[in-house]
Amino acid sequence: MELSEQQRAAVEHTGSALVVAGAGSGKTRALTAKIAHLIDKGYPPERILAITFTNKAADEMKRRLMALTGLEMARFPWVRTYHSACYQILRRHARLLGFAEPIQIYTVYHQQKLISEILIAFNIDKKYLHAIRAAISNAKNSGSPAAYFDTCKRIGPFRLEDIYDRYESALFEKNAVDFDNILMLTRNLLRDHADIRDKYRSYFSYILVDEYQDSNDLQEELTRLLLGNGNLFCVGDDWQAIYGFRGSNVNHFLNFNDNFENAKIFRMERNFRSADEIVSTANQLIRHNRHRMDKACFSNKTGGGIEIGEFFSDAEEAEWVVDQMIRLNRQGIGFDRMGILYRTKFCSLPFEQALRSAGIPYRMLGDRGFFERKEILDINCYLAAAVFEKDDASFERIINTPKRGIGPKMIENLNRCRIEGGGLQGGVRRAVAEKILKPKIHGALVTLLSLVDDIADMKPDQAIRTIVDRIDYYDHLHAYSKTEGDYTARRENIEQLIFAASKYENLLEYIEDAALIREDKADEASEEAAVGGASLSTIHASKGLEYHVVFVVGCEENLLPHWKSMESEEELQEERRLMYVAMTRAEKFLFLSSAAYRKGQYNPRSRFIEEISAA
DNA sequence: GCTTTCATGCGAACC
DNA sequence: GCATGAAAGC
Repeated sequence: MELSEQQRAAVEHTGSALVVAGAGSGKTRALTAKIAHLIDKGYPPERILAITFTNKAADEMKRRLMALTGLEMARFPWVRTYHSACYQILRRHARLLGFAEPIQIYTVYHQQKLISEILIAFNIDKKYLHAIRAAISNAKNSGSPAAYFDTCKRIGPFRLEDIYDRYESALFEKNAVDFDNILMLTRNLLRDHADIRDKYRSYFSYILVDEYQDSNDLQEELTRLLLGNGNLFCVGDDWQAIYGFRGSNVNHFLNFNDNFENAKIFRMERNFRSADEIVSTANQLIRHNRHRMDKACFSNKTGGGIEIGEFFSDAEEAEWVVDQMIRLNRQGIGFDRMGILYRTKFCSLPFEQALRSAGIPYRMLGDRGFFERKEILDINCYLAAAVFEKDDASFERIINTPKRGIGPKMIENLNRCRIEGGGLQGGVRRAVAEKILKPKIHGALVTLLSLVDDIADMKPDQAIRTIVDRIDYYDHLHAYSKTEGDYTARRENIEQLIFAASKYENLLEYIEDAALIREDKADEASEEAAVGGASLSTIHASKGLEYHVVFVVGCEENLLPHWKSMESEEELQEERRLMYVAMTRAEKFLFLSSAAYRKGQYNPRSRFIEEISAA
């Protein structure tokens, strides 16, 4: 593999290292080369733990490693996200932690259902659901919930700790973990059991972490617990740290040298992606951040261009963007090589409209996750109910999907039939066995239960086909969908799901993976659906991507920087890094634009534009 | 009369 | 996609 001098130095270094990898500097390439190099040196690939930020990145890395080393995919079992790796560890020690096997992973849907129930029990307004869910998540990711609740005691008039305790015990009772618990319980396991910790420490001969700037405190602790005295190789770019709002702590990156004494720091400063005009302008912006590592990013490519547009309204701004797109398209640049980036997703509307009326195809990234779509949730809840009898959230969803005449009141009645420690499904089974229900309801439930029982032993794809067939799901979808196109898309999603599921041997395996994959929002389904179009996305969702032409729109005060992130210098710096990420997505042409009037508000042009034009 | 279903309006930050 | 209230069904 061809490597630059800076890349090679990092790859061939023995011992712990931090690679400060500028935007477009070939970060993944270096990381992959490093692993290949280690294998070359005799490290068994099975014992290399390589942490990626998303599952997609893990797959990509494994693909590259296969090509590079000629080894099979299965030889890299520990190229994973933190969550996926920790779950592998956690499941092996389930009993020690008081869980039965298998543990169920609660995704957002299940989590929200559970918290909703608790809110009802505490008589708390539903409007707090999101804030409470976020607080619980942040508490866990801080590594120390108790300490977190000392600083953030309540949301509205409610004591967070009480809600948290109730939530945790409910999860445990259902033999389930949420996404954050996968990390926190693994941390507890490794922290509290020296024998297990030592086992993993001696097993992993090398630990590599990608996107290290976005690690949170809990992940950092996990890395240390697994590391022991072994070698650590971290890669990232503090200038692109944009997840502080959800607990990422860039200080682990900035203080790497203090934390790992004999570690060496490497810099990869050459940008292979963007033209130098763009790189140096982005540098100019990021210089306004005080809290950052020094790095001299440059590019040997020239001929790029930056243009700044200022408009009265977002509609005029959108019109200008579309004009530029058409102009560049006439020069032979495909629309699929153009991206429109904005701070918040509500900004997308005028651009969607302008693109549509100009007849330019487009796709929206970072849309709702595949696994959070109605039709996918419906099917997955059937599967989950077949495997996890205590999974009330799933059973409650499927009990009346499609409509069987079983509403909230009937569910309440059925809940009263529960047996101690059992779930709603158990209650239904009892009610059916004792024949205490009206014939119509009884019949509907018998049909449902026999379906659930029948699919339990099937292979996942066969199980899905059976569900779709026996509940006439496509009819249900057709009635539910607002347009014919909507119906087709949903139907295709199901077909996509069947295809994905066919790679698994049993239901449990499939369900576990589906739960862990949920984090990837830019999914294959939407990519396949509309290849060839321009991309619209939030800046967050654009991370790691690149476009020949980039439009960063909505460059206004209170939007970028966002009004919720302007109180502290820390937050403001993160907003600036966000702008930096947006700019460095561009290979050749970068357009920055603002509208004085947007969404009923007047705002001045973003300070970030002033910062780069003031030079 | 109780329960479910249907129709309508409103609002959503970043993952 | 959810909360709300009116209409339909058992």
